[in-house]
Amino acid sequence: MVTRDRQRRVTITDVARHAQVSTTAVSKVLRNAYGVSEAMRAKVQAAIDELGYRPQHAARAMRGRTFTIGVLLPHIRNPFFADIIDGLTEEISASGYQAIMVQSGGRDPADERRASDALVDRQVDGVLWVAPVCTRAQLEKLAKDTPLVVLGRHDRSALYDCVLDDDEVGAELVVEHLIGLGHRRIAHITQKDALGGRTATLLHTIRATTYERVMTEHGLAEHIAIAATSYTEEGGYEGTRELLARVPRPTAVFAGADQAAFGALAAIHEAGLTVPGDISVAGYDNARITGLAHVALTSIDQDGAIMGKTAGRLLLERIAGRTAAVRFSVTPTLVARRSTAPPAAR
Amino acid sequence: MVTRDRQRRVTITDVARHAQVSTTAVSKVLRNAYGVSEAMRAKVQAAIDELGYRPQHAARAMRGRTFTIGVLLPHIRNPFFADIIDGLTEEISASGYQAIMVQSGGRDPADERRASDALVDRQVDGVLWVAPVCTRAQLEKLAKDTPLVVLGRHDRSALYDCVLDDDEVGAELVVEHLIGLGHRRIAHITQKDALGGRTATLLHTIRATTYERVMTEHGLAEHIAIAATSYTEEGGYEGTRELLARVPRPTAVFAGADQAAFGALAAIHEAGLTVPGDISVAGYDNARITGLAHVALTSIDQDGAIMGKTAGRLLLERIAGRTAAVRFSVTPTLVARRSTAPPAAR
DNA sequence: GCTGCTCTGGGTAACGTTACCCATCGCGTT
DNA sequence: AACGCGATGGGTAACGTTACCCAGAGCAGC
Repeated sequence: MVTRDRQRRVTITDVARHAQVSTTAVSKVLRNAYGVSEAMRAKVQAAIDELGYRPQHAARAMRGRTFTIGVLLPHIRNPFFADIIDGLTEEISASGYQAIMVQSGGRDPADERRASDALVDRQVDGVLWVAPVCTRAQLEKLAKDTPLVVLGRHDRSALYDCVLDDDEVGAELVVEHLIGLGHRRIAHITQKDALGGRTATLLHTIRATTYERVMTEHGLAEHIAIAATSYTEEGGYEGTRELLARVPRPTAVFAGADQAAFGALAAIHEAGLTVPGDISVAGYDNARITGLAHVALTSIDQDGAIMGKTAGRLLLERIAGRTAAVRFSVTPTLVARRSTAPPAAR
Repeated sequence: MVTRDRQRRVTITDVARHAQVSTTAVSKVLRNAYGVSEAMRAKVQAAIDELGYRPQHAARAMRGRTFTIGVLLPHIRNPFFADIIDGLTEEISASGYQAIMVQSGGRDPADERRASDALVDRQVDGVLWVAPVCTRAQLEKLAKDTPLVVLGRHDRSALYDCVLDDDEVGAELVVEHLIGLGHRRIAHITQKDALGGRTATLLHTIRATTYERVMTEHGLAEHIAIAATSYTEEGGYEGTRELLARVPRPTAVFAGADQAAFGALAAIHEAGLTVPGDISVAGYDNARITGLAHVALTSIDQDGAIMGKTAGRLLLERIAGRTAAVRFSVTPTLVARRSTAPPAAR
């Protein structure tokens, strides 16, 4: 454990000495606190610039604030999260807050726990948790200590804010679209719940139950076919293989996420079938890549940037003191592309 | 600025009181320091478990270490970075270190600067910087204060380690592949340098100059055509539009990154042309999506997981005291898919 | 029985910042 | 002339942790 001789950082004391004022005065200038004259501000600011002083967040943290927002992402592979982060960054950039991201794993609550602990240990001022799979109780436990905004769950908690797209509308759009094209044997790929039973407020659960509801409403209850794997390429691949093995096989697959839809495309191709000739495929999230001519995947567009931006605003509000819980919902739209078409006449 | 009444965290003092020992003793147990008996260790550990104590990183930071590794990513949209992060996480997970990610923007050195400052201000113990575009001097300035590993540059610095794939080999593979198919008018999409001139050690520069070299070696110097935009979908799109406007237009496009290749595919399709019928397209990175049957993009595979894993190991070594600089290079391979084919006979 | 060693445990002063308090000054009001 | 008040600046004690030092116990060797 060698201590490298980092050159000592410039501290508030150095600035104070250089400007010939007290550290208190410098601190006040830094924090825009009450009780500093214009002359004082200018003098201190000059010293700060001259010495290239930057506050040390660790020391600030010990006094309560870190100007840091922690973002928990299941994993960064999902391009939809990039939109969320872009929106968040845009919203908070002016406020002096910095977002730091940590991967939570996305499946195992134990991994999630470790990731969320890591943020709490680092005293972030607020947490944006994207698509948590843990229990609501655990979220509320966290929310008691730290301002919390949850993205992608339909909880109604008094302790944290929720930002979500209306997954019921989205899933309904997809299933209605496929039924409208003439499909009857429509299958669905969802994510297996990490905890025991289904958690009704998780987005994949809502997409799945909506699928079941709409199918039933159209008298297609007997054709309900669900593969519970995960919202990843691997999950979509495995799930589709499973669905293709059923007899008769489905004529359309509604994957709960684009990533899973990509896996579905791979599995269908591998089975020697074509899209949409033999099977129609639809996803969810409208990742940019879905718009590519070669891919042309029908999907559900939810405005990730707006969701991220809103999450940022809600977080700043909570940090500033708001305690009443807020829910923000965006309404998704269907983007029909070439991956869905009427089923082959038979 | 309301102070929410977070319940006070359990501190080392609480643990000490509960175990009826000194805080020093607790600290020693926490750090596995020398001078604690087995009995003491057991007693303290019991108190820790009983109270659910977790060290506060901010306070530790003030004494020097945060057990945090900062990762600077241009942006999280690029799926190749996900492989890197997976590798890194795997490597450091056992060590008690936590990786936190920050977006650096990827184009503007000023944005990069802000992001890297954010990490330094938070006293991370080490930094993994993926594909920085700033000057080498700036990297060395950072390296003087913090253990640094740079991924995706070919620098030979004495102050930081470099992890890279052999971009010269990779670019050569692509260009030779296209020439081997019979192409002569092969164009290239690269990233515009943020700073004034070309920085020879940046990966996009190496890919571009290798392209020029191989073209020249095959007597195709007159057909060299470069669009300098960026390694993003937008960049690929714009660059390809520009290239398609040239007369005669190229029969093949080598995009310096898969993301840019996706943009190229979109632009080509929009122009009413087909791939590979009218134009062949090749990318770089072998993002998973390129393997999709519908996409089938020829690309260069570099093992991101190994790169991330190695970067993690090098960082831990540096934190432990190594000062000699290391370079680690992986050799990429070509994955030929249907997006490249012989040019149309004419 | 004294010296000198190792082993174990604790006391204490930082680390850099800020919240809370108090002191001073100038000015207007009584 | 005495008083009160707002505006401005500074002193100081924390925040939780660890590095450095010292003290005492136990023990071996003379």
